[in-house]
Amino acid sequence: MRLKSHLNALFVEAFAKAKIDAIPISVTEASQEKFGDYQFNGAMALSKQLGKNPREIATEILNALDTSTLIAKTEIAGPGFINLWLNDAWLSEACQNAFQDDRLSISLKLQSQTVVVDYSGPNMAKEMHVGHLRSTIIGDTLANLLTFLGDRVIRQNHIGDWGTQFGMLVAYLEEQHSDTSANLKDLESFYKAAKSRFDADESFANKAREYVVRIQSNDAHCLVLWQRFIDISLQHCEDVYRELSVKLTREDVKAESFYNDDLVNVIDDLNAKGVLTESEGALCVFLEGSQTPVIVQKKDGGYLYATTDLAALRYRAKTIQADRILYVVDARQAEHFKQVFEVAKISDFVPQSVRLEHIGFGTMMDSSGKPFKTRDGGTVKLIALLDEAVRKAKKSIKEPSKFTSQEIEQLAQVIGIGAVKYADLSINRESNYVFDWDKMLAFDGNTALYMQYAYARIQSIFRKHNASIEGKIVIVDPLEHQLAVMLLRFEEVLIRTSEDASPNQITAYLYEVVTLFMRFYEQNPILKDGVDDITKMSRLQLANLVARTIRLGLEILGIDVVDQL
RNA sequence: GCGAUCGUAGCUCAGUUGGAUAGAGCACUCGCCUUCUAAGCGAGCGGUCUCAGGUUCGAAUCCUGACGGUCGUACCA
Repeated sequence: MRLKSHLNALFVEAFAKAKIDAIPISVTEASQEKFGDYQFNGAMALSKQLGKNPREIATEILNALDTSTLIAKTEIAGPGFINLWLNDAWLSEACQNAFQDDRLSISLKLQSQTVVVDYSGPNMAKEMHVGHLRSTIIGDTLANLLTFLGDRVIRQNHIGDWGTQFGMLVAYLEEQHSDTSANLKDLESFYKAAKSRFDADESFANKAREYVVRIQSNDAHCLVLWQRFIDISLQHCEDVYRELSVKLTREDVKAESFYNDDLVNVIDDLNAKGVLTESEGALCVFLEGSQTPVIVQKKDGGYLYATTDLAALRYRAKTIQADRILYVVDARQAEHFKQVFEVAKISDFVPQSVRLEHIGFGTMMDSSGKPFKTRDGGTVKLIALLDEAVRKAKKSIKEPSKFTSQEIEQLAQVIGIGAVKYADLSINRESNYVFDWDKMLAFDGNTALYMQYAYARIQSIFRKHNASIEGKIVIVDPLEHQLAVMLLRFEEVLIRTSEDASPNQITAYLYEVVTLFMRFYEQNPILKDGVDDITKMSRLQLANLVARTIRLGLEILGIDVVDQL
């Protein structure tokens, strides 16, 4: 349901009828309860243009405004605000329709786009660490959201499987004669061991360097070793994805090495376009207004990540035929993407019409405001962090005696992982974010557990009711009214989130829905004695809508719910 | 140096086309469970929206400058 669009359409109509020659600015949600459900603030802005005072204009608009459908009451307030109250009968019917619809009346986009979402992108030489968390879960959320809204979504996991360190790793792997997967179980230690071997032994270092060259020249022996290494490393990532309920699979992997053969073409084509300049031995693209060039080929002939990104951009635009490409990557790379996108456009690698967006995000900090590290200054392994979350969640379960040990494991998983993901997704994407176990697992305020608790509470109502739901939704109570309006806003929140790529709009919305429901529920009994059948059935349906809204919202965020907590 | 970005309650943060008295959670004070899950609800306390100008009928929001933090800045990704 798109409430705002409906209201805006009425204002466009009213403007035409009142012969006001202007495009009305959009209505907004009312800033306060006493100002109604929505407000139109455009009369003030038109004052100068029309040479009339704003209240006069507001009166003219209201005289022409159709209030026979969803608007129940209007008022002109203050300097010229138009406050709007929605019609209960209309809301009842809209909620009724949502109740009967699997998609809660959220329509599919009329014009579906092909959207590439590039996220996660772990380096195969190392284990996934906390630095990968945000990209992975924000990207997954955006992919889920766009899919739900009807876009054709292509997930792309641009894993780092190429570079000089692989010579060293493969050489070291070859030296280890025992079972390779066992050796690679702890990638971090494996990397360190290889590195210290590299630093200590000159002949090993030479071999490592030689292997880099051999891998790059498609030497069969080295490629087999390399491939085995990548496979095992990728399995680590898949373990993390499974733990995180992130939907990335091997199908989505399009590694850096995938573009290797195309890099020489990238250079040729940039050259043919006349954008290349040689500077200090390197091949560069100098962009207007930027001092530092985009280097696409080093003086030693090697390629850089800008080169690979250009190849990937072209592949996504031309082969995948993307209309929109999202890069969910640390905000610190803003400049890089700005430049690469520009190069891609001026070189016709990507048509002008394709939207290229860097979805940047802030750094994860510890409580002292420094980048998140272990006590000894190392990076925190993602799998360790998730295990810790589940362990803490298990300890926090209030009445463990209610559940079997197996159920507890599952509960802890849902709560713990949900807490980590929600804490991250509920923060404004672009700001740095302080990682705080106590806060995310305290389960107060705007947290995953609060949502999961609300959901479970509603499920408990249905268990108790244990019968079919019939009848209609009837909205009479003021809180019911507010709740109905809130529920019907969901589609617009999702659309906005998909445009801005900012998942915290979903969490903020869900939090509003849930707090409102909690208030409603405290004051308006559902199953208690003395509630007549019509009211009971209506409230059961509203409760059901709330529950399904929570479930769908969390599902988009990649967070599970449970029926009982 | 240049550039990006941020600065909102004691703490962590919302506040996205500029709107009426700037909102949550935590913490602190107080009230509400023989009654649908109290992991809840209600009330109170708490603000020079870093500062100074400007644009506007109206600015936390837009512009300029200052101060402070974070980050980036030629062959790593």
